[in-house]
Amino acid sequence: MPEDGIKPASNFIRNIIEDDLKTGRWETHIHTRFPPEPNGYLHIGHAKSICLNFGIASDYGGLCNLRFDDTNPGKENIEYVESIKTDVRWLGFDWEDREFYASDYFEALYQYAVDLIKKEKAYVDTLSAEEIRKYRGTLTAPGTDSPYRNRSIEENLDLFSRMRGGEFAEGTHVVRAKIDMASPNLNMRDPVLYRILHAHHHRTGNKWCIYPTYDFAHGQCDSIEGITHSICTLEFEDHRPLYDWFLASLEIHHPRQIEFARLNLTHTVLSKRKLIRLVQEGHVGGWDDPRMPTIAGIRRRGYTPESIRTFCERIGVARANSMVDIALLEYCIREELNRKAPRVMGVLHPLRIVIENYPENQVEMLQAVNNPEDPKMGAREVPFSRLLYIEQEDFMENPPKSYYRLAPGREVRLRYAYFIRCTGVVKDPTTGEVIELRCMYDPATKGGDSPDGRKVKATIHWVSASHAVTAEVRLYDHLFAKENPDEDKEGPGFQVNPNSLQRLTSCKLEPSLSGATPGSRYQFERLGYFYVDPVDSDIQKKVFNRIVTLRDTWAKIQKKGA
RNA sequence: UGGGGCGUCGUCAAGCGGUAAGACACAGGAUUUUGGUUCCUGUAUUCGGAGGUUCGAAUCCUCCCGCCCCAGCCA
Repeated sequence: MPEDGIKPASNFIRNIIEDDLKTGRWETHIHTRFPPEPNGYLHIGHAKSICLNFGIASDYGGLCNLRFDDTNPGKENIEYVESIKTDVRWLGFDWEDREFYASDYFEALYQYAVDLIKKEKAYVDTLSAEEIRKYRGTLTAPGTDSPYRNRSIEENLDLFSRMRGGEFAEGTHVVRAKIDMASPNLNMRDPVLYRILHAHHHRTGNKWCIYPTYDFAHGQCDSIEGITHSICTLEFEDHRPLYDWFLASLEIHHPRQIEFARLNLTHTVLSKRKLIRLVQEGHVGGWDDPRMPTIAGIRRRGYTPESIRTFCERIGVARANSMVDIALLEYCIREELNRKAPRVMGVLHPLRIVIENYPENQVEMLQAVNNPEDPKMGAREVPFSRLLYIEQEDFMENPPKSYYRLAPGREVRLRYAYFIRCTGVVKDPTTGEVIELRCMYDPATKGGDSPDGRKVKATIHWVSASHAVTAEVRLYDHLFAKENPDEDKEGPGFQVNPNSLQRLTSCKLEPSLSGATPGSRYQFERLGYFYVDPVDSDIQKKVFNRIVTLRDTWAKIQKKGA
């Protein structure tokens, strides 16, 4: 369990556990589990659950298992189990040798069902799926008993064993619990325990053609593993009476189930169904598209595990449905990278400038601090010459008063270099677009200090043209422009933010970046934090993903003016 | 409509009968060779509403209102 220096906040689950500890409710250590179904990639909502379950186990001297809920072979596969293991590990958690699968317990689960049949608490039903639905009743009307509800124990046992033996087609029989068809809780109206599925299972192969439902498997799996606290999301609260019923009828270890609200995040979607659609319909590049809220996407974007853990700590855990502002996630990564990321200069939208009074073939190496937050990170040299690139945004021909940067006749500082004054503007004769600036530098201001105490309003970044490394930079923004895309009526397609990805292929970076290794992170001064994409970068061409921008006060001022 | 939950600042969220933590966001200001960082300062006389109990209520009781979940042989 990693140490992030953030003390866990009080929450109702921790309160319950501390209470249990005080009253000695359990004879053993605290035991939790993270129980994903391997039918898709994990997302930031799962990270909340992972941090919760592993975090609690570690903080209270307990253990946390990883258990795959693989009871529906049609939707599950190995790719997903591998990706889940990768993601949990990447987040910094270790399940040691406690990697389990519901399918490990198929035999035990089968015996549990036999046990219930013998106790006359379960029966084989031969109604069709549609008939079962009809017999179930509605929210307000009670259901009706199946005509097969009172089969004898012997007949039930025989049928169940023949179901297992493969004698029947899918859908012809199910095993149901015999509870109460008139219960106001629909989960108690004789729920299905086993169904026939002639499907290949990714772990048990063709050994089984009947599979337990989630409801019948989950609680018993927790019980078998000696779980003390089964932490799950709110929608399972209605199922708890059913799980209690199973555990009591079977007379086996009874974990305490606690439900909490799942995470919702602004400007994205977090339902597996929608995520899988984004991937399959090609709205994004894949599960690891850096815009995706999946762990794989977040990792590819350049977020760190620590920042995700910190985020999960800060959002808290409660029972109220809520929508967390994605700005908090962004804050968490900025906070970490401000401390850790080396600073470099890179120009995304280059504008050529010529320093007219700088000698034609001269090159100076200037000292630049690697991280003002951490002197131990040292300094580096950046080359300066007559021909430079600056950011197009850092020049305005007719600037408003609030604009501090370069303009005709104005003076600014080039970071770590010199003061320069803009003396001329070269435009494309046909389009009128500014294509080059003519400037004069003040040799007395070398390094950026002015001996005469002269002040300058802005410091801008730059890159020496002849020394620059050309790279591709991918600017990412929120996947959805809308704060809550779920509010959109289920239309024909997704309204993915058209500006969620911007690819810039001729960015000019300072030469030290030629040695940047894939997977490393930098702050491009004044622009944001960037990650060397480990998938698309190679020795010749580097690809940088923008993780997040810096806080941008100027953008705010501009927005207000507009 | 039957059942189960939930409602504390713009967003999360602590609070568990003794007089509203914290974080993000937002707004000012200071410092700054990143309009970054950091640092101050401000921001719920009030806890969905109305009654009641109490010396005292966000916390207990009653009623009302709003939102979420459940009618898969999905999880």
